[in-house]
Amino acid sequence: MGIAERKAREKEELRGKIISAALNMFIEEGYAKVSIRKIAERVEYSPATIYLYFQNKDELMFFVQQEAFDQFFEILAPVLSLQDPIEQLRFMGRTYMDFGISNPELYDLMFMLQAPMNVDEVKEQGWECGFETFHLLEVVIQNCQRVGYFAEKESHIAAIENWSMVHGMLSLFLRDRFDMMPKENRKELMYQTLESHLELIKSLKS
Amino acid sequence: MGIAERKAREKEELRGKIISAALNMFIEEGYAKVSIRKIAERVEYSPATIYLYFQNKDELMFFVQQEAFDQFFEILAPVLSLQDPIEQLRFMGRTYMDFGISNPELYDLMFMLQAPMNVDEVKEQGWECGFETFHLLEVVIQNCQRVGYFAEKESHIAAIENWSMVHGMLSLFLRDRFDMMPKENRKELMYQTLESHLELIKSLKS
Amino acid sequence: MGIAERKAREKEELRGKIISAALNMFIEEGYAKVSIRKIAERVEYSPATIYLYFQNKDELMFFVQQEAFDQFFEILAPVLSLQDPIEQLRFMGRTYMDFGISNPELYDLMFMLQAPMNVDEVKEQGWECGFETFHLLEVVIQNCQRVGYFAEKESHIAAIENWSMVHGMLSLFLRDRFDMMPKENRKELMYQTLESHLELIKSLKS
Amino acid sequence: MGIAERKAREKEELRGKIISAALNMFIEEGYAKVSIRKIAERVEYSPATIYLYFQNKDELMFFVQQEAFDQFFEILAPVLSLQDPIEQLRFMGRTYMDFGISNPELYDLMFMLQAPMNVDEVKEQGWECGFETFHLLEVVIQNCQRVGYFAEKESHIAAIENWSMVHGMLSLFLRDRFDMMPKENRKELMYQTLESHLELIKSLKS
DNA sequence: CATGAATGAGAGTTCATTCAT
DNA sequence: GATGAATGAACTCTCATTCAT
Repeated sequence: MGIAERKAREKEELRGKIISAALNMFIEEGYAKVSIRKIAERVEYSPATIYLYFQNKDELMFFVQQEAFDQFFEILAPVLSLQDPIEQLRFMGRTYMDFGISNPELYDLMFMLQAPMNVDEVKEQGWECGFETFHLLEVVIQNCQRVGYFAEKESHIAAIENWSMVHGMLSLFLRDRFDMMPKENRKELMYQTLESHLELIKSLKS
Repeated sequence: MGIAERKAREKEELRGKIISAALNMFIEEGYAKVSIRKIAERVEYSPATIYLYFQNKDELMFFVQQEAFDQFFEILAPVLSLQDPIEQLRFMGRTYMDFGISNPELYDLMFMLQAPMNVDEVKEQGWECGFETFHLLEVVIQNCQRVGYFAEKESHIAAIENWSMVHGMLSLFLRDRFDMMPKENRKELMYQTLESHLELIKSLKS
Repeated sequence: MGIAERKAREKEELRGKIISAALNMFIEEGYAKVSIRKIAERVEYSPATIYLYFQNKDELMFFVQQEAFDQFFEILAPVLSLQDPIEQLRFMGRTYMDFGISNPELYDLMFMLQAPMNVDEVKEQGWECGFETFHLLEVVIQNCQRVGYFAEKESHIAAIENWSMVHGMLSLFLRDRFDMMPKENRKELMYQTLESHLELIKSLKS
Repeated sequence: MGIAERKAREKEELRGKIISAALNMFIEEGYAKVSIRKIAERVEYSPATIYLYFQNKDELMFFVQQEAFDQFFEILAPVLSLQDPIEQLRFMGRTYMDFGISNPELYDLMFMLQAPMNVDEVKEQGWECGFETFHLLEVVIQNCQRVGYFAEKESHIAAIENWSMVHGMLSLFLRDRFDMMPKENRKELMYQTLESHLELIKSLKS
């Protein structure tokens, strides 16, 4: 027993190491620089070993994303401890934006990269990455509704609306689609826009 | 004379063919699968020939994008012939969304792909792709303001807000980040969200 | 007549331009960067035009070398105006060395690059590049002999000996084969060696 | 154990095969004609395999050169078993010359080719190729000095002088810069010049 | 005389993946 | 369980040269 357990634990450990190595490489160098070979080098195992833990690159990618989403959720989770629902909404938006701006490559991986659909896990269970986060947003919105905002709008519609707006800004920014604005203003403008959107919401208390 | 003209025309034709071949390959197979070799094969010329028309892959990319933006602008331009500013806004949103949904790879190329910044054209004139479209949106918003919408919000802030929201939805959708919702509802939901957003705007006439 | 002459003159002019463009490109950027295409660009003609003036790259190269040798000879020619034969010898050595050190890429072209043997001119008349210079050295040596140096050694043997030594140093230097010596001393050492060799010669007056 | 050893041996063998294949290709066809692809073909492996043994072409080049230098040193090493220092000097000169004449492409690779400076080994340890040989020459010269030759000339100056002269002749010869002399006499002349140089040295016993 | 257009051949390099051991 | 060794298939790009016009 003990032996089998230890082995299982060790196996799980290496698996975790691979995932986190890949994650860090994304953060540091971006997608283009991450190859199976280089991940293997980083964890000091052979490329072939990676394939003992993951069927192929896509599957590894899938778990790397999951890990990233888990970490991301940790960052957002404190939101519920805030009292004012509008403050919760603001926290969500700002934190999300901060995260994307500070970790562009990671944000890319999580929200902009082609999803790995050819992975067994995805085929079987669907691609639930980020679901938790989305759900959290929905809860916040429902909290807002409880104190009179968003009128009778369905909460998932409002969630899509808000998430899309923030993600839209971030992804346009990260892909240099805001080049028509002076470089030094862009981030500032994004925060202004976010704030302006919150004002809009606040102005419509029922 | 006639000869020179014909030659120039032929040259321009091939150039156009290359761009359109690349464009189609993007549409059909996505950026990752498009290589100079394959484009050359498609137009039945040697790879080296491509380099007679474009300095390198990035420059080709740049013109392919421009072509795509031009086509896109054609589709949106009629907006100004609509009477009601709110209808103009709705037209913009819907048409934009339709385009992205119907031409996912092309939308990808235009708004989601890493922009090719190492191109002479870009270095000299900046990366103005999509600027026209953005400007058009701003005009529409100013029209709305003239009849009492958007209050005193600055038009470029409102433009960013609206563009970001629609682009955000599209890019999350195209990258399968809406998997938490039933597949058959997603598009429908996006249009609902768009409509809901318009309602919000409409409800705030001053 | 006049017309034919003008045309011939113009033709010769372009020919010269090509050669001198190529020569300058060698000086500025070295062999590796010189291609027919780039020479053509420099003279603002098409690559095909080059082939109207030269059978192929080798032939062009051949004439570029000749041009370089001619210029080089101009630099060395004043030697004969010096009185003291030993001073003549010293002038030859120093000037040669200076030239190689100041124009490494050009020296390379003249004395180190594979000779273009597949050229009609060479096949017919032999490869006489540098012959003049060699002959000049022989004359200087004969002058030295007239005042008692080099004993009864045959002049062409002495010429080979001296030329080889100086060229040997230069080419080893230019190809980084003196890396066993501190970088800052190398040139100094070469001049010392040259001087030491002259001393040897001087010490053997008969 | 045996297995690991055998594998290591096999790996080393292939490494050696690659180097020696490259070496032979240099000898037979010269540097310009040698490509990774062709080396791979020769050893009947895929091009990618070469990169398992060498980081890039320069590194392969570096080891090929080392191999050549090692072989060369073996040929020269017996020099010290000769009694007469002057005979040692003659042996060095002749053997060096013989080597260059019999293995022109190899000599080229060792002493005339642009050194690959962008190699880790070189960056760390410097480019010591041929250092041993140079040192051997210095020893021989010091031996000569012990019996009265070269006067008080510094040994490394004398070494440069002698090496340069012989290398100079060889490289001018190999690059066809001795075309002003009848082809059939050239080698003979070089040996004569070498001999003449030795006579000069011998004539100056102190 | 000059060229625009085109190309075949080839370069170095990287990658995800496999499989016998 | 782990790996060393290997590879096929790509990739972008450059070159000397040719030929119809």
